[in-house]
Amino acid sequence: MRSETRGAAAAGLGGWKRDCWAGELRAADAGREVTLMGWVSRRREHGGVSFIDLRDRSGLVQVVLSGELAAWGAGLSPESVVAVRGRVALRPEGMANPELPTGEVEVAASDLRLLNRAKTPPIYTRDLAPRQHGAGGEKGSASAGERDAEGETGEAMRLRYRYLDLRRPRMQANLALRHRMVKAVRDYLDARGFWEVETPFLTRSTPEGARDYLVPARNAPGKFYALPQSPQIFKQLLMVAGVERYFQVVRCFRDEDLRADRQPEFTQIDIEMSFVEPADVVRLTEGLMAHIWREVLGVDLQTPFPRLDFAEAVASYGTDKPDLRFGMRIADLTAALEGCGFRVFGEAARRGEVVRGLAVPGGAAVFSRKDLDLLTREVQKFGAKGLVWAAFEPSGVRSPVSKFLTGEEVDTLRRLVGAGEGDLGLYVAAPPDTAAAALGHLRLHAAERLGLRDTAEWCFVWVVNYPLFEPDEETGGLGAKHHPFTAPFEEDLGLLETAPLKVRAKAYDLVLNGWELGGGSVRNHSREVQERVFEALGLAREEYLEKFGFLLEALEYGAPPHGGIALGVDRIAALLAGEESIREVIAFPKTTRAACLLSGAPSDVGTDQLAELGLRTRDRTFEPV
RNA sequence: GGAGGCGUGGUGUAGUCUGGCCUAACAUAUCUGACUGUCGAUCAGAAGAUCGCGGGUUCGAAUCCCGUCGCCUCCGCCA
Repeated sequence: MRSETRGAAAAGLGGWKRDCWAGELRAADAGREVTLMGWVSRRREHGGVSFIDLRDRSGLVQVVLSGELAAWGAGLSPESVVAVRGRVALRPEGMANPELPTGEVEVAASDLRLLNRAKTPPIYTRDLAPRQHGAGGEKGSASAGERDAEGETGEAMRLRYRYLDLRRPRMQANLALRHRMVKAVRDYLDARGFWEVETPFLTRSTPEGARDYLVPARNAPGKFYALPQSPQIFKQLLMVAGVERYFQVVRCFRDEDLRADRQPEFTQIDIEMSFVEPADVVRLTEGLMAHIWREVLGVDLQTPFPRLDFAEAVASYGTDKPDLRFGMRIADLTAALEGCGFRVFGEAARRGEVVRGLAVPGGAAVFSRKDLDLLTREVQKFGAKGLVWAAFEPSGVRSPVSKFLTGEEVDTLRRLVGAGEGDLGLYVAAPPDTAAAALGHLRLHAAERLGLRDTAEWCFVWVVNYPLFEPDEETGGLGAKHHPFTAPFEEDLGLLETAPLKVRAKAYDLVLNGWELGGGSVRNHSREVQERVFEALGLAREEYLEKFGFLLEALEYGAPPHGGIALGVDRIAALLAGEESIREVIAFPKTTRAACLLSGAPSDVGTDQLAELGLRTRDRTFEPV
């Protein structure tokens, strides 16, 4: 029996039914008659016989076309969609391919149906090894046996043809991993009595926080919905509603500038529980992480995770999301060097600055003068004026500032950062925040350079004891460090009006290998305390009543003590997958300018559409592409 | 809002610093032909690029200058 579709560019299934996955065939399947459907991954013609690697989601298997089918199959373009009927057979003696899970077998085709001929793909649909720079021939250096690996297609091109990019095994693996991860989350929380409840996407804009994405309201011209930056208020209302244990895998929207770990729309695991203290949420989250790592990677995590005070994190690591896979702690040398001959250091305290430094193990030999100049430019990005380095070598110290310092002071430089022979000391004198940021960054930079950041270690840490408020440089007043619904420590309540910056928050951030995975807090369940927090933030009474009146009102109708956490799905997935950008674990991500290269969003809309919404554009800065 | 990197056949790169040996090189993909055991097939051949776009300097620009667009990284921002 032969299909009638030979020669046509596309056909329907014609009653054929797929009955197994290409990538799952093994020697034990030999003799089976199978019907496979998938894509032509690769084709090898040998005149009388042709091979095609038939790929579906599960992997690929070699299909042998001989006789009449061989000639016809030779014309199948890569990425064309085909259905194959045939018999699974053990490969002839010596022909097995040990590199392939299906390498012991092949499918001898008896019939083939072209379901859709594919144009030549504009990008590669297979994984490529990074290419050695420079084509081999030019310098004549590549040996004959070496092949040049191709470079990976540029990301812009991959995003433009994302549906082809996602066919690559690496991307399919990422999608599968993310699915398994989210599944593990739902299983874990379901087993502990959590209900997944949906909350509105069309909601109201609230002040503070990030810029909102706005949606014009047709029925109320001139008014707007906002897309949620998080379901924060609604999940608190669910606690008032007696849901007690809520979670949601939910999209959030923030109109801010993007980074490798930030997209304008991102997904959170949003959790809220009633009748809990921080320790309860922390314990639940640790269990959740352990469950994810076990289910997805088969790795057993050590719980509980270590805790680190916010102040200690910033002082020792220069950030509130420290990468603890390596040491290189930051030390303070301000007092020890006060009055020393190098004035930048000696007079730092008088200027209200601090002198801090760290030791890079083995760095004396690794970092050249050029590297050190580069590091100097790095710290300058954070506002530090310069960088002082000292290479502690067997023959003595080598440093541009050693001539200003006594031997004892040089020894202080070495001793306080904990540098040994062969280590490199790096020092910055600057205001405390600047010094922390600069050295924190330097620490990561140096670790990257030494290869300390790509180890497959999972260093979770809770950062706790945050202040409730931080100075807001724009307004000169206070801003919420976490968010304005976070509860203060009870024993600090009296400080709300007198010394607000000293008030500690019942908040906690979860950090993994330098990535902030998420954060949460116990919330204010008393209207009185919540209003005092708003007041401390400098919000006018009319304003917070207008924006948050409905929440305050809800707190008066029997709101239980409650708290929760929000965890970044994209970041967790990226870390699990070993990817450096969350774009690699998002099916259709946006560029750093928040554009979708595949669909062309954002785009123009018609004037009639605008008129219906009561909108008029002021001027046309952007022309349609 | 700011800083830096990148943009060259379909794709990935070299060439740009130091303008003319560039009539733009290499790899891969594509097309044609050969081949019954390949699996990154191989062999032979072919086609394919006004060097992101717009100006300018110059006898001459991929290369220098100005502007602009796009992608990436970072600072600010992201409660």
